[in-house]
Amino acid sequence: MVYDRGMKIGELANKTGLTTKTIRYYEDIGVLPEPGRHANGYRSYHPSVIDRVGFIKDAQASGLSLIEIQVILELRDEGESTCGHTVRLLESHLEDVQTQIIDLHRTKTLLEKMIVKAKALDPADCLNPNRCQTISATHLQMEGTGTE
Amino acid sequence: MVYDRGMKIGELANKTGLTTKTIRYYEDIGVLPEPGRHANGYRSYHPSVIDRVGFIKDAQASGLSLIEIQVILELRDEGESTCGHTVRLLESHLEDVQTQIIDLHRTKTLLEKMIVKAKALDPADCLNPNRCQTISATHLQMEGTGTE
DNA sequence: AAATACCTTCCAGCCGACTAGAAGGTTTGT
DNA sequence: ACAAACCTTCTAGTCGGCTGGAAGGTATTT
Repeated sequence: MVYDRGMKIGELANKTGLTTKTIRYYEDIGVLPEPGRHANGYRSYHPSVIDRVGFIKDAQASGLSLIEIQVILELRDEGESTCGHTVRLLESHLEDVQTQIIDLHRTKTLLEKMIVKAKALDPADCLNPNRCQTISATHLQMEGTGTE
Repeated sequence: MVYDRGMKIGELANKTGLTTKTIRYYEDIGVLPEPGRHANGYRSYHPSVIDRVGFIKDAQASGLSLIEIQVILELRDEGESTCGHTVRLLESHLEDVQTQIIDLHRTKTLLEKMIVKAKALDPADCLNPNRCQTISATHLQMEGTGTE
């Protein structure tokens, strides 16, 4: 059963660039399966786990959360016809990404406007709190004291 | 000193769309100044705070963190020439946003490829774990068992 | 006088992805 | 023989931006 050729956690950490802490954490939340154990209780990893970690990293880099990744991997581990689920998950995530891109573009535009506006100000005005409109995107005059 | 015409917190909440909890939280972290108090100890807000909240919301919508906003407002409250600093902050944040947009486009492309790939697969193959390549972005074959 | 709708403070928890440290067991090297 | 470098489990903390609840004070209405 326990074939002692399996990597120990430190070795896996070295090969994947994760820390041992992170590996155990991934195991806790289920994105990495519970590994076998050596006779002494140490975790024993099959080389294929390296690929699995690679997948996790790729998926993470694509913006999937560990929870989403966990769902995909779980389904896959069950040998289910994962593709349908996965495609749906991916598509839903793609939508999120598209929304995020749009939002970021809005943000970018806003920032650019703010910067242009700020730069156009006479520096002297900056010392006058009643005139500093640097950031005021729309209606803000940055006036006054807050409270009395 | 305490002029009782000031808004109470609930009124400010109504006018700004923040909750009273959030307003107190903003006070705690310093993006809103400590307000005056009514005779009974209730917070008493000057109307200008509404604008300040508006500024905070705009800045937040631009992706600035409350900490960054706090820095700007603090400087401004001190009568500093905030504009230069603010512009620098905004520009640095703009760079971040641009990077994020690029990253997200990469992600989007990756996701689209993954989806296309997944859809192109013969559904039957999905039942074969050794063939299900749905998600494998680059090098992943999604093969095998994890560990023994 | 009581109900209600405010207000006050403080403490606790949520999300996600870790990271740190304590307290111990094991293995390797000299 | 003993230190160092590994491994184990467990608990708890970090960041940011809130949100919730408890336990109490106050103001208004009935």
